[in-house]
Amino acid sequence: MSGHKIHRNTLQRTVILEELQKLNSHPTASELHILVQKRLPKISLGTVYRNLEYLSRRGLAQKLTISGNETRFDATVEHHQHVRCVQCSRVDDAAVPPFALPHAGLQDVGGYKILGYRLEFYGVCPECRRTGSESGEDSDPHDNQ
Amino acid sequence: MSGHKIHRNTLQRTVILEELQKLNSHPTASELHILVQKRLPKISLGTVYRNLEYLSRRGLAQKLTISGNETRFDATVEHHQHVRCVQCSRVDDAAVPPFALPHAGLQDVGGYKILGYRLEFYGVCPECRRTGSESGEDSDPHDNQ
DNA sequence: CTGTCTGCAAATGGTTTGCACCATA
DNA sequence: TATGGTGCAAACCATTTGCAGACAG
Repeated sequence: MSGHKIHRNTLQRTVILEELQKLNSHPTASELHILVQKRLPKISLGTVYRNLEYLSRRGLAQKLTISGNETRFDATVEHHQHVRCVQCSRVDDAAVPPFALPHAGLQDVGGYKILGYRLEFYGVCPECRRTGSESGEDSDPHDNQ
Repeated sequence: MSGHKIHRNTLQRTVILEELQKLNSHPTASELHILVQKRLPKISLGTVYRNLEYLSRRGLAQKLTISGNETRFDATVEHHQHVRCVQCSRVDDAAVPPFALPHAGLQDVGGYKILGYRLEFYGVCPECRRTGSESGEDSDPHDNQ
């Protein structure tokens, strides 16, 4: 409990943040890696992961961990919502008017100290609606995601 | 697009669902595997995965895919909310009074056809509040989860 | 019998980590 | 120059999959 670590501004770190800020597409680490490689051809995927981790700890980025397989990242730190396409997995910001959460009951849900919440919508994106390809692999049309 | 598959009721499938229904702890596949093994010692983890997948497709179980690493499963199919402990990752049901989502704007968020939403709370569970162990690895107390 | 399901083990795929070298402060 | 950061590759770990034998219908 003595000294604070010194944090260095490396080129990689800067470029990663810059590229993330340019995007509003909530890239996965590896998508971002590909983008960043255009400016820093030798950068490794590991470095991208380490820096995204670093940036979220610093509050400069946000890990989405939206339902799905890969974690997605977002440079917009303010609290906002997302929509995920159940077919192609893309994630967009949800321009949903902020609505009042019942902060009354919120302070103590089942004994938990509530720190926040995340609201995720899921549905079918414009793209996939057009090329409406149904999965239809089974008799039951449930999705249950 | 001709015939429906025949679905068989195997002992494994039955036991997996039964055990899942007994629980309200949102087990991961491997947690459930361990439980089921007490009744079916030879069952494999792969079978548990395959059946959980099957059961969610049939609407008998629900994949939570709550933020975190592992997918968690729930036999309660009705729409309800969850709280996740940011420290120990356990997941509980959130006994939050249902509140009205702005269904007005909901039908078309950014061109998406909205199928539903998921609301997740995060916080610190009673257990972890007591044994309040702070992470404190950095100067910045952000969590950003 | 037929075709689905299981157990097993190997393969995936996203993410993390150990290590030696590099570069920021 | 000290030490945090990087590149590389191997390690991890949850989940998926191929295959041969088992079993429900």
